[in-house]
Amino acid sequence: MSDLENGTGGQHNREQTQQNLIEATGRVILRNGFSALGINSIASEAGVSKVLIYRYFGDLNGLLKAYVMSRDYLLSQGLDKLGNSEMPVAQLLKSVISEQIRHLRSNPELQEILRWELVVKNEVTDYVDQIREQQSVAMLEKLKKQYPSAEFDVEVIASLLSSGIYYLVLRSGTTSLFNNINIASDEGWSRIEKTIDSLIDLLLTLVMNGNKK
Amino acid sequence: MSDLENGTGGQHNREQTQQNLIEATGRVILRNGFSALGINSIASEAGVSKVLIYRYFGDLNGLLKAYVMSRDYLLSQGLDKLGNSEMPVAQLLKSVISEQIRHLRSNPELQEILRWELVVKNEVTDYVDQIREQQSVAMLEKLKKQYPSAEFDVEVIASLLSSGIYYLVLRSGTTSLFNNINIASDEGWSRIEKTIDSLIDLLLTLVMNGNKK
DNA sequence: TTTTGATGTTACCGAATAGTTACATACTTT
DNA sequence: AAAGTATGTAACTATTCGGTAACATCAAAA
Repeated sequence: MSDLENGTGGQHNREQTQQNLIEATGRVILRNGFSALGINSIASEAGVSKVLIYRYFGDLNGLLKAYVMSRDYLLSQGLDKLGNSEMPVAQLLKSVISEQIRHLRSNPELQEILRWELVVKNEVTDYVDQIREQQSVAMLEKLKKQYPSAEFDVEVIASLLSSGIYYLVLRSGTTSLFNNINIASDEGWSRIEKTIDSLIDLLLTLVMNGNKK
Repeated sequence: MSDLENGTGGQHNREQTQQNLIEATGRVILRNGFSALGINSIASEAGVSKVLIYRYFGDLNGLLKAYVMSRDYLLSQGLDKLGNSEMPVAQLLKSVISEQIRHLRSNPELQEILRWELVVKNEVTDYVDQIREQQSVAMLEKLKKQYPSAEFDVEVIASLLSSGIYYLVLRSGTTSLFNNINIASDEGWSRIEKTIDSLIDLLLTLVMNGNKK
């Protein structure tokens, strides 16, 4: 009665059905975004009765909660690296940024979640919010402790960079040109990365000099 | 038969009804965003039959097109300033950025349009796209000509700044904290502005030195 | 005055929505 | 084997959606 001792496989398997619904949710989101998301579309995508959504998840929000929690999209992007690594700071920061770009660009479902967060506020988006806020703030704290700067507002600079990346990636879903930059191609993004790298170098040397004085 | 020689005022006035529908569209967008936008909601908001939307605008897209074209939200934000002004460049760029922030933050309808552009691609969003792309590219061209930099990719830096501002403003609609920055308050935004200002100063001095050498 | 065309509303259609009730099937326990 | 329980589906309600057809009202032209 407890967990996995059900051997039928096909039907009459609650866990499997739940998983099926969660993954169907992902597919519908991937196909149409959150706007066209609904009980009916998910149930039909899963090939299952929508009653089961209500029975197992309470309502659509419950299912979305389970869906979001089943994905670890925005977890541990180089958080552990920082502070434990042997790399020089500049290189470390660059790799964190580069990884963030790669991660976001290669995860369309995450992109849809971010779009959703821009439009809707509810308990599910609040949950996602909270996780990312925790993680990025923790990372920034480490950075600030190791490389304090009196002249530059590290939090704001990091936020502007992250936000810029966010927006450009999300925007690349509906257009390919932003200020003549091809945000839909790898070339465009390596151009962006390169520029961010030089910015990091520049700022970092300033911080170093400022600290030495 | 031509234009405005209709004196009844109340009913049976096509132009007035059209304007009524366009402004009702704005109110519905302001209230619920583009997701909840529909023929029925707009017609009911305007207090008018939805048949008139089809008759006068063809379909919802036609009405949205008329709505978007009736707003000049993203026009002439300091485009003319650049190149004609007597201000020093640094100050000029700062004022352009500052104006962009103020403009976007104080126009919730524009924010909704930007959210819409992130989610939907159609002829209307393409139209908005095209306008902004034209304007910002023209502005960047002027800037590049007057202050060419071999070491920095001006377009990318400007795009990252704009995009960052975009994202943070849009994000402030559903949350108030981003990396511990209060993006819902004037204080948070003056903090952001101040940081951008120092960035501009820094980059500009580098460009100057690079050019003198 | 009568006719014509534009402006407007009401009422309807089929499809899709969220949510519920009633019933069927299959497995577990007694 | 029988009873009970968990898993599943089909069918139904009520509402809302976009879209259309039929009808009413008003103003200007013949």
